[in-house]
Amino acid sequence: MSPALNLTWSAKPLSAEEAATVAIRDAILSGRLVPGQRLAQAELAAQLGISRIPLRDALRRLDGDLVTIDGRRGCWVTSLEVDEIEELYEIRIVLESRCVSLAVAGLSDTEALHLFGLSEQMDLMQSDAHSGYSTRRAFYAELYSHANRPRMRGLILQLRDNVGRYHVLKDVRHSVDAHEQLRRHIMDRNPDGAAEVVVAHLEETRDDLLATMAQDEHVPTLTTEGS
Amino acid sequence: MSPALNLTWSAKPLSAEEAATVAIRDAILSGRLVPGQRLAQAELAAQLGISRIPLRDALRRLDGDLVTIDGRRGCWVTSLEVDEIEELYEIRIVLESRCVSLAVAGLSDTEALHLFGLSEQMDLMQSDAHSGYSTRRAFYAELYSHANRPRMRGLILQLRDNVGRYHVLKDVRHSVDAHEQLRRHIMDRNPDGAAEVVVAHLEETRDDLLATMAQDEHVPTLTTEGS
DNA sequence: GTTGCCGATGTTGTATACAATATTCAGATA
DNA sequence: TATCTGAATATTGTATACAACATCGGCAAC
Repeated sequence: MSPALNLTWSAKPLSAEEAATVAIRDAILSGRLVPGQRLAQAELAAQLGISRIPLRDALRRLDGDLVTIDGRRGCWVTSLEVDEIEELYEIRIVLESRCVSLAVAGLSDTEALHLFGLSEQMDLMQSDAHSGYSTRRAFYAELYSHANRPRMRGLILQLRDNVGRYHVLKDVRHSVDAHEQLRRHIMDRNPDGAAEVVVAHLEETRDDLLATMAQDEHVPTLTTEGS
Repeated sequence: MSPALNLTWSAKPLSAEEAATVAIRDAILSGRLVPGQRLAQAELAAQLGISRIPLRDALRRLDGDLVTIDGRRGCWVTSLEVDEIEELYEIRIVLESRCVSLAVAGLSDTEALHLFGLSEQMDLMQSDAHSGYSTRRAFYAELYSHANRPRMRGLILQLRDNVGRYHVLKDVRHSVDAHEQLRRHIMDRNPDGAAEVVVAHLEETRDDLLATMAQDEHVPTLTTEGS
């Protein structure tokens, strides 16, 4: 299975572009760069200690996804409207219900047990918003990898990241319940049940997010004094 | 509905990067750049009459889709394996069945008639492989735009382009039949019927393509003389 | 007060030059 | 003959410098 020598380069030299890509992506996903925020090339390049060329390469790579580039007008962290979020969830529901179904159907005993453990461990450890998100992300990435649909999995994770940065860690209760049910369906090798749980969970998460956004919509905006 | 003044800029100045992006994309989709072909930066830049910087930007933008970049090893026109093509069709089936259903359900009378005319016109005019492809692509782009799901539509068109460049214009008969049925479901506002037709058509097209690829697999490869 | 014009400033787009790495091929060695 | 080594070559990655464009401010005219 594995090659005789399976070294994992502890620190393979990343190019400046790759380093910038992961740095920017991580900054956006962790909320340090917020939606709508301007991304000035000179400033970002200076912060990362690189020149503008590899920074531009990184931005182009993130364009259309986490970053929006508008010609010579500059680029910003992509900001999603309510409609777009609803649509992204719709796509996720279609893709993830299929993917989880395929994954659960093909699990071996040891794989199912491994996922069960991962899921329990995930719910037991309480953590901050960011690490909690990445833990859950890792679980679904592992689960979906068993569907043997690499492109679908990549799309799903991309959509998940796109919409996940809008959450504020409020859906813990739902998640724990959903994961409890999902674990059962995993051990029972019940593809349809797992798909139903995932769809329901996504719909709940979506509605939570939309409700939160509707509230924040009514927060008074900052205005200049005296107006 | 439409804005009062709807100017379309006859010739807005494209940046070198944008020009390169459309040029490369078109070359790949038209088959002038074949899957697996190396894309040397200096050579391509010279052909396009631009420097390597905007060319690199264009390649980064196409990376992961029509182009595959592998660090310092260079970049090539993305080559798809049989497994990947099957998966891409599976994703298309899931997304397009939903999208066509939504689109057909929401059509007004004039919109339905317009699409009907477009579809008939498309089947009547016989043309070469490339323009035939782009004509059909335009029809589906128009049809799916009525689903009001811009991201889903974009994904679908992207997947379609990705897999479409492997076809060799052999599915004309299937297409004409499928379009005939699709037209009827459009006029009848039958979302489920339209979805069924699209799924069946995609499956047929996929099987055709896979059969063609299986044949070409057995074509003797070019070898050096005397071997 | 509002609108339009125009220069100052800042930011992005692009070209050139150079550094770092991958590939290739000749030659040596088993 | 096959394999390995290493220098020559070619290609990509990155920094700097400059050009082109967008934005923002003041100023004038209505």
